[in-house]
Amino acid sequence: MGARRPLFQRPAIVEGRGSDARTRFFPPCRPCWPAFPDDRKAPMEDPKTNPLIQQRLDKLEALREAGINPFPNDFRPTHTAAEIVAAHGDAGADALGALDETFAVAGRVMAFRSFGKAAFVKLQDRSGAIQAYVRRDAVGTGAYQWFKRTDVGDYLGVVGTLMRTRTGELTVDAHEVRLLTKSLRPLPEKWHGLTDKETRYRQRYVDLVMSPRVRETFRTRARIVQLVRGFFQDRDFVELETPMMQPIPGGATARPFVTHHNALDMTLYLRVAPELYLKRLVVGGFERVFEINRNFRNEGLSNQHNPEFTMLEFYQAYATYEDLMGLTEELLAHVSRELTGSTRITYQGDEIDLAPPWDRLTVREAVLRHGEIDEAGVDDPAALAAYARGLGIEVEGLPHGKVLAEVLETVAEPHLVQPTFITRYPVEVSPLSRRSEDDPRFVDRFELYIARREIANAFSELNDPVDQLERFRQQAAALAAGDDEAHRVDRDYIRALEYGMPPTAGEGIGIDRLVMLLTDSPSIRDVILFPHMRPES
RNA sequence: GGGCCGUUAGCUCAGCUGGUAGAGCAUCGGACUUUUAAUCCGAGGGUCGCAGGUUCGAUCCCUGCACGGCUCACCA
Repeated sequence: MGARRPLFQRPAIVEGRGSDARTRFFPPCRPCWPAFPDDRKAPMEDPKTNPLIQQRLDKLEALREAGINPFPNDFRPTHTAAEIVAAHGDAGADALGALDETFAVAGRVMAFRSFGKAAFVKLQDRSGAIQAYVRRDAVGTGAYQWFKRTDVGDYLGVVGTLMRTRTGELTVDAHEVRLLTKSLRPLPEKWHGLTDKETRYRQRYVDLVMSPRVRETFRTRARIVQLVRGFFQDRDFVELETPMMQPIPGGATARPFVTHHNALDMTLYLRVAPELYLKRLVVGGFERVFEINRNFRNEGLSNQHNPEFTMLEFYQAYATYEDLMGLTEELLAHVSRELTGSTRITYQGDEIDLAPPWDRLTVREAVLRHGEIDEAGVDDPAALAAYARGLGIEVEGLPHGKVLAEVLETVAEPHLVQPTFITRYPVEVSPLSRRSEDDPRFVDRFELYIARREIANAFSELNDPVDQLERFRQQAAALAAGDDEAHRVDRDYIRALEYGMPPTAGEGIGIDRLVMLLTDSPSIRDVILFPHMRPES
């Protein structure tokens, strides 16, 4: 805990260090990537050994022999389930009977209740679900014969009129029913659904079929990204895309993934942040620019960390980190309101209000408020180091500023439930930030905490190329000395700054964590469709 | 890497003090033309994660391993 670093803290890249487990990600990949070993084949069971699948294969064969295509693609639904419910959900039985309209719906069979010469099927489509009633007398004996062999999981197309059942459910009274796709693999049990987390993540398609809540989470995710995009577009920001494969990975403290370009015979890194490229674009005249895309960090996995994750980064010229605090308040309040109609959300039992203004505390103030140390102690390196050691933090060789940042994370982070800006970070932990004019030991930077988690990191950008080169050089020296937080020198980035970058403020917001917050999801794996997993064994 | 928990039918889970395994759903056969986890009758389906050990006998006890979940640490 004490040694944990901010997710979005910037600085450099470290190569080749670490345990054997880690160096596996750094193979000597030339001239081309090694072939995948044979044992990577997916270890799915052989259908022939699963009697349930074999039965369905037999049904498939029987359909083909009867001249029925089990995978046709000529059925065109006229309505979704939700459209029908929206239009006629309130209509009584008489009104439905008087309706002179036929409806074609298609979907996956989620329930099949047969009565011998009639059956109810629940069809699930992208909008929801609707029930159909299929009678032998209505669809014909021939069609009914194979319809009776429908399996849960199959796709059906149904054409019919609307009716209301004895129990009051709006139902399509079929006069035509067609198999649209035969399903060969049985779905999980209908009542409990798919509960095994590993299977849910590995076979997300099944999870999505079975769990409305999961489908809703990812719809919400799409909506959040859309709202964020609209927010910036409305404010004259341009969305651009910068390289994900970079010769010098920079902009964040993280180990990169390594890959290789065969034709150029060169090492490339998957980016850990778009930062240095987006600021090149500011140099080029895109005074307001943003990107929402993937970053890759070669790190451990946890509830809050996936090797690839989605980050929003945006840069605004002629603005400071203080301007971005206001903008961030607006952004999150806007997204929450559009999403839920309110700025109040519940996250894992905590009531959180995103309505501005949010608390603003300096690092020093936060430590004083939540830690057991007084002002004299915070400002005295020896006293603070002793306090940190008492908290279990490894402080050997760390400058005062880094110790302060560690103490902050240990003592204050667990209390930062309501949205809180933490400002005035030490320059030692902020190598790309602009120094504060009133005190060069600190930088013009904030991190936003909500629900005890870092959600955003922002600062007024360092645009003095001489200072930046000097900081890079110090990093390079530290790198040579074995400091795993050291940066590489990115000479092209310096060159860009030498042409002149207007005064600018920039910010990164972790989209996955934002989605977790707004969907009340406890794990990042709940908001990433296909989270990284070990290979199936 | 440490700790805790788990791995039994396609799915969800029981399984007592050690005596070669059960339920519901699903499947197959039969009945049933307004069901809501439909119902009723019948049937099939298991290398109890893997490998050792103890024992006359192990799903059960012991050891190791694999895989997974949670968590702590590391990555940061």
